[in-house]
Amino acid sequence: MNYEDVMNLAVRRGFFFRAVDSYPNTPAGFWDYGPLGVAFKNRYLNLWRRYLVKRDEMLEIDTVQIMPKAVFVASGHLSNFTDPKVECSKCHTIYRADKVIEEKVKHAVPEGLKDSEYDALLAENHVLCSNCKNPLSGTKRFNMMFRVGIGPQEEEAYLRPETAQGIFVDVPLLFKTQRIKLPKGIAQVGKSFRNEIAPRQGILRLRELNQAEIEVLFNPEKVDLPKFGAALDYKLNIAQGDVEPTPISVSEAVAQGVIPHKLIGYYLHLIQSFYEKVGIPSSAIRLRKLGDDEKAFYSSVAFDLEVRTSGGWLELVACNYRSDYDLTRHAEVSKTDFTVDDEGVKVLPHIFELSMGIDRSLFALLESAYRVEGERTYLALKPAVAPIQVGVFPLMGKDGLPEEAKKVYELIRDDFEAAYDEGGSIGRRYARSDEAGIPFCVTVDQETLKEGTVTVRERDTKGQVKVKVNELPGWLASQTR
RNA sequence: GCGGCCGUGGUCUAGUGGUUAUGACAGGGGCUUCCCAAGCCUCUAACCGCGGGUCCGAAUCCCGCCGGCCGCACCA
Repeated sequence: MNYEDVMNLAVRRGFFFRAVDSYPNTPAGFWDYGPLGVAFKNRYLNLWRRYLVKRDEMLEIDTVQIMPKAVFVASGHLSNFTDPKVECSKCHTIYRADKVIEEKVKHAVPEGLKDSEYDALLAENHVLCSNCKNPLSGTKRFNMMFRVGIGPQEEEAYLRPETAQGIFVDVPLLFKTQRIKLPKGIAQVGKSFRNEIAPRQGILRLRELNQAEIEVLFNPEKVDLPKFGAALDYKLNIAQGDVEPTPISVSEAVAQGVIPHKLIGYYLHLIQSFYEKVGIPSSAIRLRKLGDDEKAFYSSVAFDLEVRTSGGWLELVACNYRSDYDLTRHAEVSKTDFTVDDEGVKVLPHIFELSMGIDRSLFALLESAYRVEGERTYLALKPAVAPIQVGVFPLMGKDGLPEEAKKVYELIRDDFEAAYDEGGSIGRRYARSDEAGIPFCVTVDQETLKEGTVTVRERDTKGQVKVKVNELPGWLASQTR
């Protein structure tokens, strides 16, 4: 089992499609969700809302995707989101300007210089391509953000590279209108855009991606609140570096300084337990603590929630302690007051973020659920995230069974994700539903007509139980929660 | 972005210069059967990634582009 097997099934059944496939020469890094994929994403996000947003009484908002240049000047994305690059004139190898100079002069070169300063250093030190010894081009920048022009003047603006900035810039109005008490999570689901140089691995590396982000705003003086006590005994699968995780309780992790304080422990526990809830085995989850050299520029403490896949550990959630970096910068650049009231004291909130990649998470769930047993292929998705929860089949296409099955279908389709199917043999329909990950199939047979019972077939065990038609909605509700 | 390999219906695949381009699976319709992909009939579906070139003739040879995989680089 590997990436290709899973994607093959996902494309065949309509989870994902390559975007704009009908046109030739469509660039890589863009994928569409098919009908089953949309249902899957919706079910997954509903669980995210239930388990994180509602449970922790967060507020969900939905902000714009295009924002003016100034926002990204403040956020640091315009300067930090780019690397200075030079290219060999002959073999076209690309180097980072600072790194290639460092190699030649044997001492550290700052990352934040201007292009002209790098050019001067390159010339002074006669830096050549280390591959073919030919001259290098002048320093150029590649910005990972998509630039757009607003209005007839094409005023400089960008598609957001993360949904977080939309939350940050809304902080003053949120606090004026929502009677917010710290700490408070602000959540958002939406698209982000990153102009990757060479996206590979399909759905795992996208130029247009789906994120579900949570920005927890808190008073840095109050990180020891009673509500965080609920997680103290929870075992976090922490990995200090690229190693197997070692479970450690939140209280121990704080005591040992692995995590800065209880608040962060509490939210790491929420996100880890969310993935356990949606069906990733705990043994396949780790919270990898990032070293200083691999953290984002805005992050002071960072953990990546990663899941073990056939292609190695896959990063699904970036958990960053962004401190007051973002709000300080937005306050400076916008000249707006970003301090908020916390029990009578003015504070500039600190931020801990849980930035989830939705597309990757859905892939990880599919791969984790992918099973092959002989001829049979099925997705052992948990009923709570399965895109279709129940299939309804007449055993045969005669004797009034289709009519009766449609009645059963209509009885449940408003409250459940249900699909009706009368094509082919019953076995074939079971096989089809297995590939779509449908956990329960309801079959209407002669006994339905006589005794008012249906046969419910369970996907993973292939076991069958009889359920009375009038009790079916309640039975399904209890099984698919 | 660099180097190597590759690109035929939704999926897998036959076909390496010559008539309407294989086959299977999947899918649609019909008959029949019915509790785990049965059988029969039938239909749909690829102008062979896109563009250009060589040739009387190109899926097949050449060039460019796009895409995929692997390695390097990149991954805020």
